[in-house]
Order: sequence, then C-alpha cells, then structure tokens
Amino acid sequence: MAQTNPPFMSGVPELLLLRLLDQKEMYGYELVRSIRQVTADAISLGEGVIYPALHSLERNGALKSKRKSVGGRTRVYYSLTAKGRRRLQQLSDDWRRIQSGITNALETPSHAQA
Amino acid sequence: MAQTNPPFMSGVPELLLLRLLDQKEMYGYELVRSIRQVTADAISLGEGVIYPALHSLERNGALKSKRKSVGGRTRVYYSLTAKGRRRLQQLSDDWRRIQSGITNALETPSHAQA
DNA sequence: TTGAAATACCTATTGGTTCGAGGTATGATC
DNA sequence: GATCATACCTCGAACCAATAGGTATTTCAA
Repeated sequence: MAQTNPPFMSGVPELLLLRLLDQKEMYGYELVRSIRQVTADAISLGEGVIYPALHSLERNGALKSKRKSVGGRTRVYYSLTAKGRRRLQQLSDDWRRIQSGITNALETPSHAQA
Repeated sequence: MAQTNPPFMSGVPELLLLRLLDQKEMYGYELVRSIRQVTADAISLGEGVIYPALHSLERNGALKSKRKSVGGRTRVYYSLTAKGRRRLQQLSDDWRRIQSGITNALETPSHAQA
C-alpha cells in the first residue's frame, strides 16, 4: 500500500530527527519512541522511516555516529555536526514560513474581502 | 531540476485549493494569485501545480467545474462538492495534528526532561 | 525451558505528488 | 505589431515516506 507522501509529512522526519539530536545524542530505536513522546502522539514514525533517514543524514554530513555496547546490545548513537545545525536552522525557518502561511489561509474568515 | 517535494509542502496545494474554493468559486489562474495573497507570500504555487491538482480533485469528486466566457476569455470555475467539504475537514484536522506535534517538538526547551 | 515480547539494527519496493519548463491562444497596451 | 497579462494545459524528473519484511539478542513469564 505504501501510502506515500501522506499529507503534510514531507520534511517532517528530517526536522524532528535534527531537532531531537540537537538536544542530546540518541540511537535509532530511542528516536522512534522519542518522536511519539515529544509530539504527544501526534506524529509516529516507524523504524523503516527513521533508519534510512539517519543514514541519509549521516551520508551528507549532517550527523555523525558512534557505536556503543550497552548491556550486550549494540547501539548506534547519532549527534549533530555543524552542518546539521545549519540544516536544522534552515528547516525550522522553512517550517515556520509554511506554517504561518497555512495558518493565515485557514484563519481567513469565510467571507473576507481581499 | 524539479525540486520536488520541498520540505513541508506535501498536501499543501490540496488543502489550500479546497480551503479557497470553500469560500467562493474560482478559476485556476485566479487561484494561483489568490494563494500568494492569502498566505502573505509565504507560499507560492505555480500553474504547473495548480492545474494538475484541480484536475485530480475533480476526477475524484471533490470539485465540480463549469466553463464561463468572460470578455472573450474562457475560464473554468471550480467549486466544492459535499465530498470536497469532507475532504477539507479531514485535511484541516490532519494539518492541525501535525502542526501541533511539530510545535511541541520545536518548543521543547533544549534540555528538558522526559 | 521454551517461547513470546521488547530491544536494536537493517533494506527493498512502492507510490504519490510537487515542481520547473515548456507550449497554445486571446485580449490589452504601448 | 510587439510585448505583456490572462488563461488554459502537459510532461518528466526527482524525491522521499511508508509498509512490510528480515536478523539477532536480551528479558521475563508460564
């Protein structure tokens, strides 16, 4: 089914990952749960979204990773690079621009004048 | 270059079209300008986005159209169907959900506790 | 002790859709 | 008579989120 490009989700995984990792380093599985938490269950992203997104962000230099062994388990911790912080800034700005545009449009009273 | 699915734009054309056409019937070229206006230039959608979106919305029954001749020019006016109004309602709800989720995530103080 | 659930990682495929560029034609303007 | 604004349209590319499926280890209850 793949229900791709669902409404309003483009760019969202990247923004959330950068935002969370800007606060502290985390590993993939943790990020999946964390995203549900910080969005109060409004947004839920599966591992099939998170892992590829992490890999792609690392590939283009926005994230760096290190492996850690914790209680017999291997975790891959990610954190932001300088480039990642710039990208976060840019995405946040984009988000706020779109957000305010839509808010304007939705709030325009139903029979307002130009 | 095609700069596709730029961050945060998925679903946006559909939402804006339904929203504007819920207020009054309009034609494509008019909608292009209107979107810039109601979003205070935050969002600008070209004809290459608007026309296919209108056709697709009409195809699946959210819009109905009628041709009008105005001063020698042919215009295709679109308006919402009942299905279109339901779709608008659903998209608005989706938008508000995502929007509040992201706002939560972005506003979380940088070193907040779980 | 066995087996289910949670933890933790991963990939392949699909599908939808936005975008820029380009194309036609008419009316207005200079 | 040329250029601009109006008004419609299509095509192709690029992108990327989602589902589904796959591996392996630890934990815990029956």
